[in-house]
Amino acid sequence: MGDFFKKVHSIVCGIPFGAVMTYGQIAGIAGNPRASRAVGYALRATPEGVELPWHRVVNSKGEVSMRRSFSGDDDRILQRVLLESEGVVFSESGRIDLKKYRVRFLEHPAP
DNA sequence: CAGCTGACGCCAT
DNA sequence: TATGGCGCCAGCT
Repeated sequence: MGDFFKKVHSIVCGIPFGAVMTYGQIAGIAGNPRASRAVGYALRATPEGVELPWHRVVNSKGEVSMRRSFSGDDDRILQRVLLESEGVVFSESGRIDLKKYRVRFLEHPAP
């Protein structure tokens, strides 16, 4: 487990209840803005014993992750259910309003 | 060391 | 708005 993965886990662990972050956003905070794919890989590599709000990570379009593996739709539905249980509302096309739910840490550049 | 893979992002159409 | 194609980078064989 590399340092990048640990950073990703640490960041995801800090996402507050009812909020979300995007893969690219997490990658940037972890130090590599273009390593968004590695963020997804880091989440997939999370040990089962570790508690991590993985469901609060969505892509740049506000959709839940694809996950075309054999698990298939189950995990996607689970992610949506978990988010809805935190008050996140999905549109009819299965997307959420990032303007409303995405957390901002180092944004709002100083004027 | 050289590929290969993947829970992604961005741009063009 | 929806697809498709290409780029990207960390970890693993």
